[in-house]
Amino acid sequence: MGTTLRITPPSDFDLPRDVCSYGYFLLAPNHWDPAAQALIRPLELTDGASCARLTQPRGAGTPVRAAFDRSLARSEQHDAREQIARMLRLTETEQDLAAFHRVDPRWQRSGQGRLFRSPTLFEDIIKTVTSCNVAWPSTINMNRRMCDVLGRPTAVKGVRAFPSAAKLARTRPGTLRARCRVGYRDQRMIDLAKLFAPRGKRPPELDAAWFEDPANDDDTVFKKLLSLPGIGPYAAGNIMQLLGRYSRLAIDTESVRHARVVLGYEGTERELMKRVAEHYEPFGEHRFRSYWFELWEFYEKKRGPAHEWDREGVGASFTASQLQD
DNA sequence: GGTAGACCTGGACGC
DNA sequence: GCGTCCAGGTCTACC
Repeated sequence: MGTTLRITPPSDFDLPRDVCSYGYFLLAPNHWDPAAQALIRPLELTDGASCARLTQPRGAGTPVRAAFDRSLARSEQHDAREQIARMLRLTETEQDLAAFHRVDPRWQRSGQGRLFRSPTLFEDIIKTVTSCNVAWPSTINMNRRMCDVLGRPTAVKGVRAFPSAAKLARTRPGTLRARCRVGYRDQRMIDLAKLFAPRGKRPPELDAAWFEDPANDDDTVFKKLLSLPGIGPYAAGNIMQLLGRYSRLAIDTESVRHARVVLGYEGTERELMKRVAEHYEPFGEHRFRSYWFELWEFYEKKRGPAHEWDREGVGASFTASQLQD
């Protein structure tokens, strides 16, 4: 009999809406079950990986149920709660969301505002690297293969956790390239892992808490991210939002498509990128969220509500060329 | 500071 | 089935 945790979220939290709010919910080891409206997700804990099944049986605003595949020690329960809270952005309160909705009331009615993320900053960074310079189906493949090849197993057959920084730091570039198909990203990912992995008895060179600490301003954090291997302006902008810092955009070819198709702008790629930046300027500290929920609304108009997408079907079908019109 | 080309993978396309 | 082309950000060398 496994442990079941009861987690009290903010009163406006809606599991299907708030999990299926950002593309990472489609990346392994996350598995969204559209029929059951449940998130199946293995977590790395002290005594090994354990697979959690997250549901909100009584609907929005009510407690989240996290059922694990094994019994968890008390310290593991604490750790699991923290990882789940990070994924689901449970620390973003009703007041935080209200502040966003005051700036951009378009999302007040739906209540959108939280963006799904990973249990750790390290996983968010690696996932961002797997999304650079590649089409979405390849990002899906890289994450699936990394979990299959390097992730710790759980009691659930075939379900493995996301590889830890320590494990990735010990992996050979050739293994990553040949078995996980990450291409030229191999060494950069290992270098990133070494920065986040403990060094013997010493702590990691990079402290994840430093990036999340509000005492450090956005410019300082952004510059630090840009100094990391494999992280350029797009990746740094994306990691900023994953840190809960929404003042910057993550401009890529999707932004250019959005400018042409949805905003109706014309011009060269450079001109469009400039206009996109100007367009979201009025949203200030919340500009990424305004940008993102516009994109997400477009995707849902094309493919139906995100909480009905499955990873292998709709979720795997996104490419820029398919979304041109 | 700006720009060109290399870096890999996988899908699309033509034969 | 095979070969070729292309899309997708980051990095490095060069101007």
